[in-house]
Amino acid sequence: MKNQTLWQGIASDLENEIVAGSLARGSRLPTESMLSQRYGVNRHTIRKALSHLAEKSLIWSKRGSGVFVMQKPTIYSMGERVRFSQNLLDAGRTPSRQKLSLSQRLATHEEASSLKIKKNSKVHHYEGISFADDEPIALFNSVFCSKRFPALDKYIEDLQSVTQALKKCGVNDYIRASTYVSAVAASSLQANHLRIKPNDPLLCTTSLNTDQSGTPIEFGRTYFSGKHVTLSYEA
Amino acid sequence: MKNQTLWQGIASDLENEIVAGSLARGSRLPTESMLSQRYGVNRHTIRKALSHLAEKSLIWSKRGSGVFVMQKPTIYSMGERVRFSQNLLDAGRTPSRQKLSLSQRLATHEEASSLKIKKNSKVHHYEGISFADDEPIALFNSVFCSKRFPALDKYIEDLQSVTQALKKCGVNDYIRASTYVSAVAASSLQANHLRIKPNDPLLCTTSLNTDQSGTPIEFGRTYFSGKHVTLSYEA
DNA sequence: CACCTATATACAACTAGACAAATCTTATCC
DNA sequence: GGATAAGATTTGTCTAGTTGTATATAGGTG
Repeated sequence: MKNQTLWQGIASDLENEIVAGSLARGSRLPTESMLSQRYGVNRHTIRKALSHLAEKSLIWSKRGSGVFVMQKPTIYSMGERVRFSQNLLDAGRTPSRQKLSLSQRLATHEEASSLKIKKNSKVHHYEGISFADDEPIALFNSVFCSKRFPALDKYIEDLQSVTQALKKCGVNDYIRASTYVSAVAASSLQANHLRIKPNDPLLCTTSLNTDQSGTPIEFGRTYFSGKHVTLSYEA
Repeated sequence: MKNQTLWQGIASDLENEIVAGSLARGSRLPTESMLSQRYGVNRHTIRKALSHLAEKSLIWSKRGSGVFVMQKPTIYSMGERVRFSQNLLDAGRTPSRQKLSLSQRLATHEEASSLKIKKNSKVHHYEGISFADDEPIALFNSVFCSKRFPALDKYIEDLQSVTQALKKCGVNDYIRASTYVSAVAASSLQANHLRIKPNDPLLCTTSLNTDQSGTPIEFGRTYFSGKHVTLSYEA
């Protein structure tokens, strides 16, 4: 381990502090200025070390705010019944969701044909962020037929859970009928929400949930942060 | 469309919602606080995006009240017969007027010579705001010879329409004899009435209406908000 | 030469917090 | 019911601090 450059030494030093727990998960690092003083180097040298740790997904940074220690990656199970909260509880993580918007609008062509409703029908559009241990792991978009579930938005607002809200509407169970997975690059807005960088890879799942009779209920698109999530399709 | 900054992404996102109709014309946007939560950014970043949309005249804001989606610009037709209400109805908008003042005073030199009446004659002075769909689009000033139309002020007060009031005075038709158009900067008072900012551009029209024999009837000056109105001179 | 390391400086983009000014809401009183 | 006053909301403005990006310079190495 000799002959390493300055930034390599700093990076491994910080990495040790993280894995040892001296820098706790989710906590904020000292500012780049402070670190450059502590190590007696230029700020760019610190940044080189930090960018190396960011490559390894050990930290993430937010402009204007600071640099933070990242949580461990999550494994997300995709099966016949996909339930966000239960999934994360099973993985030993604490689930939570943040609503970004909840409104009614006209269905797009894709949404209408997927839900098998008439074009220009109204749908509930629910958009938000999924968290595991207070770290964002995915952006979700769901649409539901307004005609079939007139008061669904109220229930979602109150219960903060799609599964529970659907139960109030008489849907006791729903089944994942299809899931498409693709990889896309994060936009700057998506990246900001997920605390990653623009153009970082996202897992984009396009899914349709139906009731037991096969009638479409929910059409959704979820963007998982590639750095935080691995999808699992085990039987 | 790559490598755009956060505020640019937010601005285009909101712009899409406006043109798509999800944010209706004239409706209120979520507060800056709510938007900053939805997009996960600081309020200042939201304000930067909003100020960009305001530059493009898509929205306007009022301190203490909120941010609102602007109506589409109004095409105001300038022809031989200029009738405010009919003009707006033809453009598919709902016209209304608000009286600011209605009084008698001595004619200015300019007014007297334009109306071809004696200096120091009395005139009715009618001043107010023109609205399209409850959005102010213009400030108008009109003067009429008091001697020729002794009871015009009563009629205007009752009918809220110059055209109708003149009919009561025996003028069944009047014709736009001349119109001058110039551009001026809004004073703070004008800006407040028109819900724009001081120094925003105004279209100032100075016009003279005559009866069919060519006798001057009304001399007026109207200040159109440049953001809300485009004058049309089509045949 | 080409490339990496490191320093130095400057500016842009974003966050954070505080306060002021205008407006809206609500309770209260008469 | 209407007017008034107090409080909460919302936009406007300001200062300061932090990360991101760009440019320029210099030394060392293959």
